Amino acid sequence: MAENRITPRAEDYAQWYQDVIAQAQLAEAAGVVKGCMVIRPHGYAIWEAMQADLDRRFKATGHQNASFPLLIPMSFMTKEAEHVEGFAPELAVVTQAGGKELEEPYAIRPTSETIIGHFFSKWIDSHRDLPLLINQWANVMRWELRTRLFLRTSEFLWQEGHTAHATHAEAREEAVRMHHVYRDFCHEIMAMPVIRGIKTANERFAGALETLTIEALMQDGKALQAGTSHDLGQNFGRAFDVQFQNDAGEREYVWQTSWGVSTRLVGALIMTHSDDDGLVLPPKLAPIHVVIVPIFRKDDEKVRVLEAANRIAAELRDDGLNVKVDDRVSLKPGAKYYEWERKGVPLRIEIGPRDLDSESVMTKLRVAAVDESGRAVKEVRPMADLGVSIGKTLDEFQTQLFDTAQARLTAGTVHVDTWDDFVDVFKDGGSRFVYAHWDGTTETELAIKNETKATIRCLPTDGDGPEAEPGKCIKTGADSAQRVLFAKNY
RNA sequence: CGGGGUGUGGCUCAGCUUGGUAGAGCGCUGCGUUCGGGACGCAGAGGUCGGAGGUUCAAAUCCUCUCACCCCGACCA
Repeated sequence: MAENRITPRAEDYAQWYQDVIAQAQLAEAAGVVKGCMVIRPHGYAIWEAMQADLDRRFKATGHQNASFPLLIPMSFMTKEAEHVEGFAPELAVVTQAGGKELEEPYAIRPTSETIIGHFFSKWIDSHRDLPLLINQWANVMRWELRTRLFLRTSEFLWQEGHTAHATHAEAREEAVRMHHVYRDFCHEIMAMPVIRGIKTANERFAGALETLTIEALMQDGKALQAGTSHDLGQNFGRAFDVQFQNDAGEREYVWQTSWGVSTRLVGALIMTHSDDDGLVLPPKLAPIHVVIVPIFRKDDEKVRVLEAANRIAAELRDDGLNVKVDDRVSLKPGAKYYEWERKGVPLRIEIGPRDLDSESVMTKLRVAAVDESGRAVKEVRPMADLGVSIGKTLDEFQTQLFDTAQARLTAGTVHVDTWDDFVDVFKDGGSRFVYAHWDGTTETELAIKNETKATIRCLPTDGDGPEAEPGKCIKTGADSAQRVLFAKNY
């Protein structure tokens, strides 16, 4: 039984995170390839659910998918000065192929701005070619010194949107649009509240004019950057000579954006909802919505119960639910309950001989209240219109998860006005979302990070932060127009 | 990449100090009995002791190197 143990969060949060992933069979360290992970079927199915919804949103906003090479000529990487500076330490480089030394090494893509810039310059001649709205689903590689499953691995899966526009205003509009798409996805599908904002110069994407971010609060008080959208200005347009003729007949560099979310979102999902019993999944991302555990003793009961279980499963599937009937005979029902709860299945149906007689089933939600004797509360439901009642329950569960996460975000967010209080929040490994004044300089930002490990996650936008309110920098006492969001981060 | 820790059947670990036939629990396979919150009996299968060198008559155990993972830090989605 020891091998099923999930370390409680309060005991060791990092170990809890790993235990949840292992017990739910989401992923494991590849081991044979440093810093890389194997995403197991259950984990990949969650990513696929994310992909499916995001892809719909990208298409709905006019984007088309395409695919660019995994390998990027080293000379491309060096064309944009800030970009190369930012990514050089993380590059994995191919120097040999076909048994021979390559004339020019290839970088394994850490991101595709450069190679896509190259092709944009070939494809774009006129303002009539714009906007060009491309998305790529891909794997990328950034050599990491310290890795954590889903949150930071050397190879990860993501999507990267790359767009080119005729004006800066249009490009900005695009960056903001996708920033909002990410936020909506996190709220509506992941049931994970996020704070929208702008990155400081220090935290900005290498080569961008401005980086928009969504920041989520994890259960240990740390922030997780869940997605970014960049206004690239004309930086890559200049570097890759992406020019077009505007309607006045003048040649001009395009204005570009890029934006991405990655398999890191799976890590965010885990750390937002899961508990000491294992993974908790919002119904909109759950590979299995409902597991049916049949209960029987004698053979004749088994036949009757399984027949009913399969019939109910078919009905629920007709109602659009993903249903698993766990008809294994080698495990007792209780063992199955624990297993599927560890894996995050939102709702369980128990059906036995007694239920057949009463034309009902027993259901248990993944996160349920407990009664006075410490037992999880279960509900009796009539078999009739079960799909409707379960659908309603799952919708409520989705909302409940968001509300719980939102309440945790609210409770985990504080306003701080003195340096002593600020230091206090982050001492002994602690962290929360802290809104505090900052004088706007990188020096101060770095000094604060150096002393407390807390960084500026963003300058909140879209009304996600507190009302604008002048004040004095927490560190230097200099004037500040607005509070910014501080936290330790993943 | 610096500091620390850990690598022994699928999992959790004992054995290492003091070298001498590789162990336990869980899981797995088969049969039987069980089954409304982690079943039990009987019979079995399964291990290059992370890897490579070295010392020795003999290495899981001692020495050197190396790889991977975990924690803390620096760097980053």
